[in-house]
Amino acid sequence: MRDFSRSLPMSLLRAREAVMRQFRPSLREHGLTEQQWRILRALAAIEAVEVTELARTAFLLGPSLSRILRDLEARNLIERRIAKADQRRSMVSISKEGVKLMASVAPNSEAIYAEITRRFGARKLAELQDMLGALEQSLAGLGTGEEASAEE
Amino acid sequence: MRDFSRSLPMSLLRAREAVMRQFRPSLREHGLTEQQWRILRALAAIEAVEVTELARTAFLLGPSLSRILRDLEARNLIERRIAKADQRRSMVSISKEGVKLMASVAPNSEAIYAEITRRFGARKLAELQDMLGALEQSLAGLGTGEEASAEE
DNA sequence: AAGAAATACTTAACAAGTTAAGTGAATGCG
DNA sequence: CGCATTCACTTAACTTGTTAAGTATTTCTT
Repeated sequence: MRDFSRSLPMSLLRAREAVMRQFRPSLREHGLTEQQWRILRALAAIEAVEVTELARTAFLLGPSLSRILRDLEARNLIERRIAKADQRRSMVSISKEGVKLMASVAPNSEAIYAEITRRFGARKLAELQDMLGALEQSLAGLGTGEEASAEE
Repeated sequence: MRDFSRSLPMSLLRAREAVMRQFRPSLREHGLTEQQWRILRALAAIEAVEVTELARTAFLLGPSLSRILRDLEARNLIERRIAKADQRRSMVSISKEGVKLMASVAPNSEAIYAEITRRFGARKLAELQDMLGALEQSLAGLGTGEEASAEE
């Protein structure tokens, strides 16, 4: 069996950890986890979203998102209101306080991202992202019962 | 602020999830989590290791590893004995039962890896892994107080 | 040799990942 | 209309990630 430390999952895990390690301390100083930060960023770009759609953009599973939204709401960083047309749906948006918090974190965060880009190289970074996207694409639909080889 | 869904951390996260999603169901059938599987694989390649060294190879933090080893030991998949030279250290090894379990999981796991490789392309895969390794390297030591620009 | 510092873990506490089950509201369809 | 089904989300239960604190053992220092 192939040396597992050289397997694709491990390479991806280590690379991501190397990146995230740069951001976590700064986020932590502001009392935010990586996931909470993802949610705020996703919300900042938009007026209001449904929870399911937010889960998709922030790449979180429903149960995780449920918990985090509960906490962010308790901290007054986000707001929720039930959609009038469909009582099942709730629309989430970032609060004024949330925007303020983002503003206080963003500069540092941007600086770190810039430094990573500088170290690795902007061109290589773009190339890497392309490959990661291609990998995702090539695996889309695998294991969902539609991975037929060619004959269907 | 850049569209966060196109940020490097998100790209890495999505790519890794796309890969891991292929493996999880098979592991689950055998009652193993991704992390437990990593540990077994790390142990299979070696006689016995210290916990700290195992944490390094399986890329797990100490506390996670402590818990998982406790559980794997209770399931008789690994064995532990205290190093005679240094009572603080304990040597971990895979048990006979652990080897058996690995043997029952490995074929499926290999097949999945092969399919991923086939879909994405072996050459591209190798290229991607190189880039991931380079990214890791370029970030090594950043944020540890030794990231001086050039003057030291 | 004795106390201080470092080392190798383990425990604790809280946040998040993962799967399954639950709840209430809308839809489909007879 | 009535009722099963689907949908949007939440809860639950268990495992892991993350940081801090704790414990025992060894090494360093003098």
